[in-house]
Amino acid sequence: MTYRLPPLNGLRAFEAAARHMSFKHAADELCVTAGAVSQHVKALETALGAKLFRRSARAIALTTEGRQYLPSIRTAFEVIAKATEATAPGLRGRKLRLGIARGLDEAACPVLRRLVSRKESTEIVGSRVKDDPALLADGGLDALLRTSDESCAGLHIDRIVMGGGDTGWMPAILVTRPGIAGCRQHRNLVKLLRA
Amino acid sequence: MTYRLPPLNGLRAFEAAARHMSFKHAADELCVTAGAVSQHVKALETALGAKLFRRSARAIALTTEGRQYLPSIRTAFEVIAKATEATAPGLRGRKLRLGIARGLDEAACPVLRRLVSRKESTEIVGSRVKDDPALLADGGLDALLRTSDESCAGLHIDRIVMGGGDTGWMPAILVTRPGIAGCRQHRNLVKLLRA
DNA sequence: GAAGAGGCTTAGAATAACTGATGCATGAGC
DNA sequence: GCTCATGCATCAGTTATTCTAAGCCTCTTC
Repeated sequence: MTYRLPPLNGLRAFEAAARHMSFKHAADELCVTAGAVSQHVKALETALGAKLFRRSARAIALTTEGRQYLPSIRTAFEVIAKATEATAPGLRGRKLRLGIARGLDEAACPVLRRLVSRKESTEIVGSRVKDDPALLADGGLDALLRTSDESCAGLHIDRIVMGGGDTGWMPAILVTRPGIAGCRQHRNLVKLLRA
Repeated sequence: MTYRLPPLNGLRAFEAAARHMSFKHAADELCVTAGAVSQHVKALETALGAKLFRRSARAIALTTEGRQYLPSIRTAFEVIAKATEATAPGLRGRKLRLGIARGLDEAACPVLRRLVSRKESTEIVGSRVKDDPALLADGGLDALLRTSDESCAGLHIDRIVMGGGDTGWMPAILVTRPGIAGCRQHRNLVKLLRA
């Protein structure tokens, strides 16, 4: 038994675009540019030999084929997401422990202050730690926010540009323990930091 | 609603490897090397934070997590494959019309002779044509086997090395109409040619 | 104990993906 | 009815991922 599977990343772009009814918003969710989403969807359409969206200047609409295709794709993703939740340890319900390296200017960034004082989120606990990715390995920490991406082999990395502070934009690196990256709390954390 | 989705191409490698119980056979199915499958599976395991296979020197075995994860992934792929079959035109049951460009030495290659004489497959019809990808655009042909990959913009390309002939190996390019690439008949054709 | 099969690892090469700029079309605001 | 803002498409260039090829190790078979 083999399957005829279209480009899977194109499916992800398609599903997100259909959910938002916008390439731009889908792109935000997927942390890429609208152009990338556009290209993925186009590649998918080419592979299928069918148009999935009707494009007008300021909006997109599903075609008949797109409307017909979408529910199954969504179902498939739900099945995968559910199985992943069940199989991968993730956080098993506990809060995400975020370390904020001493090199970062917490004071300049409201969201960091709120995370440390637990006012930002009920599922993320921030605290100041020394700048050492080894803290992720021995279980004390789930994610570490720092300024450099050195000695992070095997760890998941997100490049963050934090806004909202008085000093304008502050770039940072969020290093995450394998198995945590991608789960709900991690996605929320990234969204909070980028806000 | 957003999903926690692991690397989707890793899932595909995982499913194929579990089905064959072999990285090598999975690699053949996916038209890559075993190393590539190994890397995909490893990346997936890292993302999940769980081992899916137990590796021994001559075989792989599913771990408990892998055994638990597999059925859902398989279900998801079946859903996608079914929806794709239903939505994408594909061949709609007719035979795949393969053109063999005059530049190719049909005589030297048994499989080509058998395809032209309809003895190789009941769902593929081979015939000799002039070497022009435009034949794919105006509907007369589904795929074209030729020696060069020129002027194939927007078309799907497979690099084939045909064996079995008296003259040893013969490299060729299979150019396929969008919407046909990936469907069963196309996969079978590629497999036949590479055999 | 040599040969062979299967999986792992790695560097480097090939490929795919992403970005950022630009252009176009549409609708909103004045 | 201009002008502006928004959103999608496309392109070239860059970046990042993915793949291959080759070597290594272990176990099995003869």
